[in-house]
This record gives sequence, C-alpha cells and structure tokens, in this order.
Amino acid sequence: MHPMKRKESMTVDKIKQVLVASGAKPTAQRVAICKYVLCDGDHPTAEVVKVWADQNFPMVSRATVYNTLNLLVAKGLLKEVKLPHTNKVMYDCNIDHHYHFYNSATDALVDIDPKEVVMKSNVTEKYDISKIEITFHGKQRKK
Amino acid sequence: MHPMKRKESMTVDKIKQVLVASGAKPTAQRVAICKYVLCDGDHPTAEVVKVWADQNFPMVSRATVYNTLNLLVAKGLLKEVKLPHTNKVMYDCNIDHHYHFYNSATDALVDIDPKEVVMKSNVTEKYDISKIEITFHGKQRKK
DNA sequence: GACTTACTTTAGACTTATTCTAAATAGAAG
DNA sequence: CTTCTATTTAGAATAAGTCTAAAGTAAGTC
Repeated sequence: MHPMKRKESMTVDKIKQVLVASGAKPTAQRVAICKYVLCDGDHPTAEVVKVWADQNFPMVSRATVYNTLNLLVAKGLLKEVKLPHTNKVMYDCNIDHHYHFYNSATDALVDIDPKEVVMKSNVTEKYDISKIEITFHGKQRKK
Repeated sequence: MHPMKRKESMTVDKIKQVLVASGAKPTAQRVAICKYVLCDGDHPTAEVVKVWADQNFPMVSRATVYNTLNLLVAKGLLKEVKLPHTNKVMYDCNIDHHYHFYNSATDALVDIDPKEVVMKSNVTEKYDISKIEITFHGKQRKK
C-alpha cells in the first residue's frame, strides 16, 4: 500500500494561468494562497493557510483566505474535507476521487487511492449514490 | 437492501435501570432526554432534542441537553455522528457498528448494516485500523 | 494620464454550535 | 433538619466561519 503522490509545485505563471482559465482574476493574494494550497500544503485548514500567509506574504486578511479557499473549491481546483475528529475544514489539492486515512497518532491525513480499496454493496440497488466516502482511522503499524 | 431496524421503546423504569447500570443518576431531565434519544429519535441533533424537550418536559436547559448527550456518549449508550453536509452533531441510538446513507433529497440519515457492504483493502497492511467509516450520499432511487 | 466601473480586499461585526462558569437546586445521608 | 455532593440553570464565552460596508486595485476608455 502506498499513499497517493503529492502535487508538484507550480510556477507563479502557471498558477496565474490556472486562475485565469477558471475565470478568476489572478490577484497577488490569490496567487500566494494558491502556491500554498494547490502545491505545497498537506491538507491544511484555513487557519494553517492564514499562518502560512502571514509568514510569506505582506498582507492577507482572514476574509481573503476564506474567500480564496471557497473560490478554489467552487472552481473545482480544491476539495473540502470534513472529518469527525475536528470541526475545522481541511483543504485537499488532490481533486481526483480518493479516500482518506487519518493517523490519530500524528494527526496526519493521507490520501488513499480508490484502487487500494474494493467496495461492493447492494445499497446502490435502492439508492442513487452520488458519492461514497470512506475514512480509515488508526495508527501507523509498528515495523 | 433494507435499513437497520430501529430501537424499541423503553419504559421509564427500564431507562432508569440503564442509567443506574451505567453509573449515572436517573434524574428527571436525563430520563426524559433518554426516552427520546435512546428510543424515539431518528438521528436528532442537540437542537432537535432541545425542541422535543421543550414540548414534552417542564424545563430542560440547553446546557443539560448537551451535558446529557455527552454523558450518554461517554457511557457508550449513544454514538455521535458527524457528517460533512452539516456541522451539527447527530446522535445515533444504534451503537452497533454500522455505516450511513445520507439522503440529500430528504435530509434523512439511514443506518446501513455492515453486512450489506463488502469492503476489502490492503490499507490494513500498513496501518492499525481502529475504525472505518463509510458514508453513502445520494437520493432514493425512483421506482 | 485621469475617469469610470467592476471586482477584490480589508477590519471588524456577526452567526452558529457548543462549552464553560458560577450560582441555585435537588436529593441522599447523617 | 442540616450537610454534602451531584445536577441543573442562565447566560457568558469560545471557535470556526461568514457577512458588511468601506477602501483599494486595475483594466478599459477618453
């Protein structure tokens, strides 16, 4: 079993392209936030994004952090992940269908490739299923 | 496919027994709340419990609703369910292991018997899995 | 270059769900 | 009865996120 691989970093120009392509103005704040959440961040919360922004950008307000994250989600460039162990939303740059493993020992979230999971159910006979979420909770197995 | 069956109603005496057995004083407020959440309620939120209590009991404060729900969860008589479509906690009197189907058309939550689902994954090879959550989202299929 | 216009950002107020606090109350035990 | 401990209460506090209204920015036009 191997976790899904992370996104590669993007140049500022590439990020601008992506924003423009999705119909959003590539403002300085948006580009900065994108650099983090679309490439470097590992399931950050809005709070984590704000801390990163405060350390790496002259000025980004909390409202802009939330506005930008919501914009990216609306444009399909980012996914919201809500898990029961916390009530903070986490943002996932992996927009392909996948599941999650939450490591309670380290508080880390790992993407699980759907290929690693076989799920069959007759629930689909009675219902129109639009989404299936699977989250594994546990700890890294000791070697 | 059939949803898991609901709990049967309990007499007040039976509820008192259950509370005492779990080491909690069977106060009037607790018994009243238990009557609802352990028998009649269908995945209510704290807010729904409060509304029910206001209509069926002389006086229960919001704090007592939360205290009692948290007590029942701590005693293992009730399960918390947190789902991504809302940030309100839902309470489930079905404490056996099970999954959920969330019907977005009706906002109803249905328990799914694990027997209805076959899940295999090599995620368990690398991790010690303590809990697997599966939530189906969708609508009731039209006949 | 200044002007308009539409979009973006900002600080801070607001909302919502839940928890906390400190005082009042209820019951059991003596 | 009085005392003691657990419980309940009203309302304040907290935490995450949203809203508001004013100020800033930038592109297109003259």
